[in-house]
Amino acid sequence: MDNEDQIIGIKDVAKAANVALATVDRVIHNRAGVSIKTKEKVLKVIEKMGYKPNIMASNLSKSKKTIIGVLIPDISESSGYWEFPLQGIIKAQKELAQYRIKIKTFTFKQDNSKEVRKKILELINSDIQGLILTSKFADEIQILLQDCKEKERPCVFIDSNIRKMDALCSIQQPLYESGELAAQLFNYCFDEGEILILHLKDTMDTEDIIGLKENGINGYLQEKKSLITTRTLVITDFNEDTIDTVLTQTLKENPKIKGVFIPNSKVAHIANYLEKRAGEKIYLIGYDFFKEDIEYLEKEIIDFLICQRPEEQGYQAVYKLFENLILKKAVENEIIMPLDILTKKNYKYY
Amino acid sequence: MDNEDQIIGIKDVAKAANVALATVDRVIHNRAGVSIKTKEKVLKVIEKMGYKPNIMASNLSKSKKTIIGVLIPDISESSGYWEFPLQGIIKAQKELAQYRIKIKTFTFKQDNSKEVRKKILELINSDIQGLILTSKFADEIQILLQDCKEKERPCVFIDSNIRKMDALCSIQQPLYESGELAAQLFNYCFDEGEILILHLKDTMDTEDIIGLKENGINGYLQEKKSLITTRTLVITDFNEDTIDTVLTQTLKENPKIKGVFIPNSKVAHIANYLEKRAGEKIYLIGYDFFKEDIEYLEKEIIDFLICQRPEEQGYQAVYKLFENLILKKAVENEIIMPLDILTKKNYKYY
DNA sequence: CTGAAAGCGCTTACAG
DNA sequence: CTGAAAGCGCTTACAG
Repeated sequence: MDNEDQIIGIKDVAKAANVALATVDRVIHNRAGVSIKTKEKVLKVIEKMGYKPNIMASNLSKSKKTIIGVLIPDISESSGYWEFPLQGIIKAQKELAQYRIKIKTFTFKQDNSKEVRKKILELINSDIQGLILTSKFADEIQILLQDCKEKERPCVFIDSNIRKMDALCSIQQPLYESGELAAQLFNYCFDEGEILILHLKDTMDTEDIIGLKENGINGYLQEKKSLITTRTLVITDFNEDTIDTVLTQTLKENPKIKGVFIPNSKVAHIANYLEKRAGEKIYLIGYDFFKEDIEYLEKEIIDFLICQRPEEQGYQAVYKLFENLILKKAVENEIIMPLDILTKKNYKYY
Repeated sequence: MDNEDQIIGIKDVAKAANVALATVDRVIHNRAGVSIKTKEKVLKVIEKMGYKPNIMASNLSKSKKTIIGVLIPDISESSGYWEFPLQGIIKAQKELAQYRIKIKTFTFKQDNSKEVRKKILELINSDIQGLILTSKFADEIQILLQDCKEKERPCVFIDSNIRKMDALCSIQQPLYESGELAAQLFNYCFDEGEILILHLKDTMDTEDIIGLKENGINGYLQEKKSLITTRTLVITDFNEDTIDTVLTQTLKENPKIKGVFIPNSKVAHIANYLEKRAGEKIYLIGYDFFKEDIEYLEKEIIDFLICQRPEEQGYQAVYKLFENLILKKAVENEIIMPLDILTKKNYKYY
């Protein structure tokens, strides 16, 4: 099957089909200006000879570079979460520099929807060939998606929670399942008692995300017929004082609480509180891995972190666009990220 | 700093240094036949102009392919473990087919050291430019390493437990730390009792590997001043009957046993036993992820699996050789694999 | 020790 | 609609 050394090129195809190189090139790239007859003839020869284009030669001779747009929140926001996908994007870009891939980043403040719209307009009018973005602004982003569709600019979603039909690829996080996982881990730590699902509001979190995780927790507990119950608490204004007051009260009124679940990356705030608090051990599970969490992992105040390889999401996104735009490969429509579990004893290797 | 569009090539360097293209090429590749004076002049220009070779052009014009040798056990052995690194190797090879990378696989039966030596000889006399191997046959492999050193064939170790000085790169698994991690997980499941460290002997496991994991467990328990103790049991001939007899007796004599730790990938054998056994829940932690484990993860008979991304190890190994041999990049001397934790609730996304 | 020229497998104007 | 030719940035004989 693998015809070994005999690498056959466009020249061989041209000779066999009795046409010029340029014609074969036109057929390969589906460019206009070839008669149906010729096209079919060439395609048949390509098929028969098993011709595979040589990307290196292709890229070497092609003049223009490929520009990928990136639309994400400022890295200074959301505890700096977006720094990681961006790092992954940059890493991939460096690896692919040979292929003349450029990244154009468009960032915005999350609570500033005027700015979001401005950046979207900039993107529409820019010379990008592909786009990486996050799925969290359902409304504003429709125009952009529509525009990309018309211009045939492939889009890749990262940090996505639903499968986008028009996207080239959605890099997804299984939210419900991450809730199940958290519940399973709590269930290893205690047999009965209560899990406090504590929502420290961040502009980026939609109710969807929290809700799915919460459902996952309850789903697991039901499935296991566990004696553990859950209770949800939302804190909007989460400075240290508020947390102190609200949590002290909640824990006092509900002595059955043995675990706290933070469905976003704000877990360090709560760890800070729990550390100072006297009393029985309370198990703590959160999301995402930040420097400020290390101290609490070490002390086992944070017991588990559930992570979704944010860096790899950015990295993969660039590669998927690269495969589509440059290698002209088929790309899977959705990539589901693993649910990584981090503890004191394995975070160092993450 | 990034001189943008102005990509400067060998031609620009040649012109600036007032020499021919071929001379610049000779300098770049450190080939013989250039006077020191010319060489220095060219190097200076390269430095000043910030010349970066274009790998695509380089590869396109170079005629020969790069052959990478792989020395690993038969994939039919060790519960099929080696299938995974091999898959990773093949995946990388396919991705890099454009760079004319070929893989030559040399496999052997693990208990057949005559065959190992034969394959080593074959490797030495082969036309490989680089080598991927595993570090588990310290003795036989010395000759091979020495030979590779002399011929300047870079070696990458996978599934490695020590850092090899002469290797291009060792892809390592933190063994001690994985033991610590297992202990931490057990400690979440129960506060006191005994962990049975059960060693089902496999030809590949050296005492080192098991010992380090065991030390990790004990290290964690001491550090935590835990009330949990450990007990070690070795079963050499592990057919179903032996396991049944030995384990039934051991568990009867040691009713404090609440957890079983399997330091290799044989955990399904024990899960099979524990499933049929009546009595209190016994927590079970093992290594590596195989199809036969799924059933037991689902039933939570196996509680946690510690995995080391075997596929990625093979994949990375090829990429490191690729970077070294073809891209002429510097390669990190050691890569430490993460300790992934798998449970019923996240294995599907692995 | 040094250089001129052909060629790697494509793409891209340009001419017909 | 089709083709001949130059060029992408290197490497590789070959000649001197």
